[in-house]
Amino acid sequence: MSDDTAPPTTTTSHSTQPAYRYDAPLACALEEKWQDRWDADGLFCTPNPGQPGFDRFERAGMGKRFILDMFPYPSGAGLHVGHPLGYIATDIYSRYLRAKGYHVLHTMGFDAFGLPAEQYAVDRGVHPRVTTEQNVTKMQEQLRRLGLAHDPGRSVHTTDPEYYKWTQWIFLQIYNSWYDGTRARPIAELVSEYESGARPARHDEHNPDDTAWADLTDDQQRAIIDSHRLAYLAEVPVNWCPGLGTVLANEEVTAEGRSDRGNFPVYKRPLKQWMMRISTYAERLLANLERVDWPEPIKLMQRNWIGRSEGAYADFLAIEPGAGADVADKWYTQRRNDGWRDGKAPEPTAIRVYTTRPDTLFGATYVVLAPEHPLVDSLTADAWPTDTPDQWKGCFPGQEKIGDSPKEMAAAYRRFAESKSDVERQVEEKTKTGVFLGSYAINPVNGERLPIFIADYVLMGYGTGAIMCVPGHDERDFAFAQQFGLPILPVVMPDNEWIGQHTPALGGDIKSRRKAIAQADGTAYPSLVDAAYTEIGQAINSANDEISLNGTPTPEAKDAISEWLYSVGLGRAAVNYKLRDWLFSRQRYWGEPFPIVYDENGNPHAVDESELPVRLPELDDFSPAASDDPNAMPEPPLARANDWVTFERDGKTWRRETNTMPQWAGSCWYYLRYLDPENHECMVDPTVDEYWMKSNTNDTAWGGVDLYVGGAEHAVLHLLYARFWHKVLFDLGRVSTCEPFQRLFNQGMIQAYAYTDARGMYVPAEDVEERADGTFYYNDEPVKRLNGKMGKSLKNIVTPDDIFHEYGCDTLRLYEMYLGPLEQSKPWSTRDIVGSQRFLQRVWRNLVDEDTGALNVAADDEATPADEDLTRLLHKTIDKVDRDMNRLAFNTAIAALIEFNNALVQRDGPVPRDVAEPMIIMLAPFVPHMAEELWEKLGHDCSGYHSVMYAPFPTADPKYLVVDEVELVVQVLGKVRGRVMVPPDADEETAREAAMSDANVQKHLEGKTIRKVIFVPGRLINFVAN
RNA sequence: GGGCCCGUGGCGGAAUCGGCAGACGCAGCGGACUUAAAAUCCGCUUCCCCGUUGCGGGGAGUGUGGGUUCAAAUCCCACCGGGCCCA
Repeated sequence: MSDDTAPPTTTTSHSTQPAYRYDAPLACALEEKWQDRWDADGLFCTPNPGQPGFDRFERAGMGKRFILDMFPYPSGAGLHVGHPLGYIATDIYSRYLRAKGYHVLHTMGFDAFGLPAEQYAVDRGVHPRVTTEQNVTKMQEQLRRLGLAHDPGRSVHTTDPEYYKWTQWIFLQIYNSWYDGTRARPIAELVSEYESGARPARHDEHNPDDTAWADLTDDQQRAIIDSHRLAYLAEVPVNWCPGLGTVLANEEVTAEGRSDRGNFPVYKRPLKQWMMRISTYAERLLANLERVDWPEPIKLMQRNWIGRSEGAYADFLAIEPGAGADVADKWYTQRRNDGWRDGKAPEPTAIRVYTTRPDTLFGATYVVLAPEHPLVDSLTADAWPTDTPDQWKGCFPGQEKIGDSPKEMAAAYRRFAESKSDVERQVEEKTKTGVFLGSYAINPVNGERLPIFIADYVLMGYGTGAIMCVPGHDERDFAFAQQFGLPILPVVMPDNEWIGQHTPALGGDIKSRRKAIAQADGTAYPSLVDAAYTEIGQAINSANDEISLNGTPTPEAKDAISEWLYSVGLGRAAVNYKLRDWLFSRQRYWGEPFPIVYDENGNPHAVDESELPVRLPELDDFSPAASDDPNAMPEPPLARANDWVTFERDGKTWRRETNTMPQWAGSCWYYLRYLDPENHECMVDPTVDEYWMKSNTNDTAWGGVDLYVGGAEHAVLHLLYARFWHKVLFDLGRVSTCEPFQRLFNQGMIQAYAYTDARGMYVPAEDVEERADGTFYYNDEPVKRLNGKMGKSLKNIVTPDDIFHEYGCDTLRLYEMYLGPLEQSKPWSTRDIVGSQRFLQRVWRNLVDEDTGALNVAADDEATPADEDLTRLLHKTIDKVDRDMNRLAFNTAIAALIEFNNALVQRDGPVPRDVAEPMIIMLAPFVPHMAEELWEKLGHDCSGYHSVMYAPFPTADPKYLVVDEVELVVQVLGKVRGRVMVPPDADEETAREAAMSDANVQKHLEGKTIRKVIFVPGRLINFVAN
């Protein structure tokens, strides 16, 4: 292609149109020209420290910036115009930073493992690798056509064995680590601590007899070590989805107890699964949020997800059926002597509960275990005590008869609870369900005998799987107690307003009601109130022989009772987190295989690093074993790859792990591989990691990606998992920063208008016409306009390909940024794009003769010199654009450029070069192709680093920013009554005189006395007069 | 049910620190150019009222109702509507 853009050859209907008008054919022609040239020149390649060309970028001395987009998942449907919003924004910002002299890393890879790719492949009977590659190729083409300045050499695909080799390697790092209370360390250090005796093997639930390390069997030692690993196998109740043939993470299950993807039913099922001990990092994940520059709502969501709470553990002694009468006294005495069993599970007969309200312990009237709780079997009596009310014997849908035996009903209840998801179980239901086990537990603070129930509103995975129930002060406990006719005892005095609203049965004034509440016992209180009082207050009815909380405010009462519990060995203050360990296995084909093999005894072993990657085997039938049968057992597809699964070595038979990793695995660390994608020796070279990740401004471990742009839908999962992996890698010395993403920005969604007809059906949005009166019609039928997501079901998709063809990609880039603030959701409107195109046409026409294609810019000495006003406006624009770019306010930066260009339109004659050049450089981040073309027309050699992309961004000269006069707003009593021109630094006296000289101001001040004058220098003067 | 965010012309939005509400764009209206149209260029465009038809003046107005302040789109309280997250 020649350097001069050929006039568009396409004949359009407008035959009189000038040959060099900036229309779609011309824009497309020069966009393709420059995309090819940039590729050929390797313009977007970003050298690492030590690589050829690196020094060139360091010359400016501005340092580096790492600008990152969230990892895209290439779907079969291709992109619509909403998808590239964030990519365009990061591209504009990256190009701007380059022009400012920074060395910028900006690239794009693909997250291609996972359920959608697999299901797409299953639906069409094609291997997921084939469909994945097609999708990636298509997406790459669409992205290239946007002119994004991505370093092509740094692109990674999660499905590439050279990539997932390192995903597996990171898994091994995590598997071979343990958390010592403050940080992750190699597991070998734990082994040597045990061997040397530096760490006693006692106080471990896998060593109940407190045997010395050396005397433990190999299997016992292994069990203890494995129980400390950050990646571990555990039998856990999981969300089993037979319809998809896989287990799902809690996050992948909807509130209706169905799969997020596919909407199949999900069942609870205990299964041996790989887990990640993310819960040990809860405190650090929480605390370090203070140090990152993220949107506050996202931080809040992470805080809520981590769910830190302060409370206490307390042990309730369970009286097993047939236990002697003195068992409680003995237990008390022993606990007093032994003290709290720190770091060790309670005796098999003790129920440990966690509560955030230990101050209400005296109000506990029953205890509830999760149906899966390990003590349920031993605590289930053969027969109910004689006085057991009928409703205690089983209150749940599906029980056929009341009360044969606790054992029978408990088993039936467990089956019922299994059929519900965690989410369903937590949904507030009108009718509480549960079964009394026929046994009792001793309240540690007062020795009361409390009945033990199982109920599904208690979850095994949260806290300890058992709760003490204080129906007077917890809503769910209150509802349960009412349902089952259990006593309710007030132990916190409600405030007066609450008493006024919730004690309808009590007559009289507040004072007498308070008295009635204070005197009520567990049997009388339920009839006095209609709700639980869950706020704080002063404790009542809370005393034993040793401690009284009565009259103590809740916070102090919590501390006091926790201390007392600890002093008698029955409990202690504790911090708990909602964050649970991360279920890391999936029964799927299209994912990373685990680098784990099992020996003949079924013990897991790490694959040696030298044998990585463990390649995904080829399979003919890769579909999951989906089934409608809820009792079908999970069978991963990889189990069918017989040749791959089992192998012989050293005369022994080994079996490979047949689960695969979840989709989050590959996206947890891709940004690290961008740094050093070709490195075969390590995940990322430490020098390279330090260069790109460490903060320029200090030398601490703070830093991370300088800007991370993506949707808010990843607020918790991806961002939490990635932070967790990064912290483990940091602890192990593999990366230099403790947080991965320093600044996070959530772009809004591009929505689109959708239209429904009279029946409420969606009609194709592109065929809807708007009539003059603002109503909308489809096939002459009136339709209703709605605002929704862009998607197939709403029939309102607009693809970038269509827009390229109609306007070119520079117009699309500009329009998407001009639409509104980046962080806000805003509706796409194809009708409005023409405004962005007209702007570019005017820019072009200002600088290029539309008929000849000749430059209409003159050298400074030949042209009418830029007059004072134009120069001032230019520098004002530079200042505005520069500030807006830094805060990603592209919409207002563009508005400033439009205003500046409009000023040029009104000028006659050629544009002075010293005005044209800064304007083109400012436009270049937004419309790189047009800017490069104009740059070339101005006589610049645009090859390689001479590209306009590297032309230094103009700086605003302060001398043009100061003005001789400013308009001062004059107010009388806060209303604008005039405007006067004053010097910008005018003092109050000067301003006052000027203001008083205005006729209209005088009129409004007439006959009034000025009481006060408010003067804001350079802006406003306000006379307060009456 | 709880938490968070957002409500500004016909439409998308601007107002960056409490100080001129409506930048910029779309749509609309008028004019110039043209045989005509398109394109382009110029002008108008929150609503209401008064005098005039060059323009000047007044009032109301940023979801609703209160409050703080010399001054509120902006801060506080309550409510209504929309969105997101958690349940």
